[in-house]
Amino acid sequence: MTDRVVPEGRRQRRRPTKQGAVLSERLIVETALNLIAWHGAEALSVRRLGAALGADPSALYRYFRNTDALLLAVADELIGRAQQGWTPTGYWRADLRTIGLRIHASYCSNPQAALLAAHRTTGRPHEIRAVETVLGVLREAGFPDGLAVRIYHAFVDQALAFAAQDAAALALPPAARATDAEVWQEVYGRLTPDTHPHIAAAFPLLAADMRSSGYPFALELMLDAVAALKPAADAG
Amino acid sequence: MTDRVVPEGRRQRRRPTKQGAVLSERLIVETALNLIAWHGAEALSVRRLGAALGADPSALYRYFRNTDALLLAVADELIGRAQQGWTPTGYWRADLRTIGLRIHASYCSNPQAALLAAHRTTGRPHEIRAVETVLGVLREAGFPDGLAVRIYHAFVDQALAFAAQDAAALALPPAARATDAEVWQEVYGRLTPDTHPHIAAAFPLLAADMRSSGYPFALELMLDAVAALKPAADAG
DNA sequence: ATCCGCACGTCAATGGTGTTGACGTAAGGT
DNA sequence: ACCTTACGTCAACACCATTGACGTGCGGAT
Repeated sequence: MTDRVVPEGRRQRRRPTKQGAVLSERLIVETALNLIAWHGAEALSVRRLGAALGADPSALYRYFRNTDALLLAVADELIGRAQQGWTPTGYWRADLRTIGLRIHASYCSNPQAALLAAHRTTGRPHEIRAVETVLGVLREAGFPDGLAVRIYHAFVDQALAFAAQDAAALALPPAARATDAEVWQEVYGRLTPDTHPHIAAAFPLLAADMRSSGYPFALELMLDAVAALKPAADAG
Repeated sequence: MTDRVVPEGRRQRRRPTKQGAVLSERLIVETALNLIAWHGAEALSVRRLGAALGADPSALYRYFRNTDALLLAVADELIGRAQQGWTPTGYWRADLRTIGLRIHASYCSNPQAALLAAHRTTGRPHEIRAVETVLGVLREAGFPDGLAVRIYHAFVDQALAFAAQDAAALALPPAARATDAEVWQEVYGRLTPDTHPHIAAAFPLLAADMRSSGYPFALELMLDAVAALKPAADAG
């Protein structure tokens, strides 16, 4: 149970692996992201990552204490990517929409890591920056502090909750994902009007709508409600 | 790969296990919920569940095709508990609020299981009943089908997503939960106005608000927006 | 220029996981 | 009372994360 991890700063004596690769924390995180992108979330195992790196699987434990630490490092990379190259425009509604959709998209692009990250308060720089940005958008739009805080809370939690929800669906093993999709056709499609009148009546629309995420519409509803709460003046 | 599962209805020839237990789908689901509540989500493995039941692990495959099917059954049980002893009142807004809060409460009351279940479509009886109920509330309130479907989707996903989010927080080991709570005081409380003006200004309100779930307010915002979309007549 | 300590890549083993084919017992229908 | 077969059990397979032991060869020190 001795800790075989050496902090990235103090690292020395790098030695190529049998297959010639030179390992580093950065290379491992990027290889993990590529592995997931290319072979799907379920392909990320220590053994496969080792193989992809051209190293013995156990070499990873020189860089990360366990797979959890590795996934957190991957997740941290994701949070950064969500905010990369964007600044507020000054239009609160457009800004909130963009932030919400960016968080959602970034998490969905790497579901496995997102699942670990979405439920935690990290207190790390990227998270702090996001909090400051959202609060700033609301306060500068003229919402009084008490209201801004409640809206902030609802908005951020909703973005993270939906991101986790949709990421979880993407992270399922392919078999389970296929099952969930088929359930709508096979089970809900067969219900008859006399026992389930509403489902039967709405089924075609329902089956179509459930194929995509409910977040964009839920976000728009929230923005509608927030606009209605905005204190007079420039209803902007 | 032959299917060893016999549908619950046609089941016969029940035989006690070596240790005297008489298995049933219902007993297995309840044992699984107890196992999770008592030993945590990571304790749910086929082997341990078999042991808890006093049966050979492989006996489970006579009742569920695989662990995924078992999880779906557990999820459906939670949905069922959320609806127990409730029927719509005819006031769409009050009904939607009650359903949302009930789902949220049911999942939070069993956080470990909720985490495994909240992301799945079960296609099982309790879920079907919930879908029919929510759709019925919307359609009978006068929402046209297309709109009712989109609102249904946003509403249900929001409830499940927040339920999972808040269940995840409750499911953390006590030490980690305390740490996450302290982050707000320790990290966000120390930010200065010159680098983070908005967080600094709103901090007391923020720290207080973040202690409880953002769901009730988010739900109210969604209901506000839905009310505004309601086609004329009796504004709900 | 040489030496030496130890960092780090490798190997092998441990104990976990889900899942399945084969088997025999005993329960139900006849 | 028989016969069929449901279903509980056993054993095995292939995978997983993790860790103790080991020795190679790099880097710093001399």
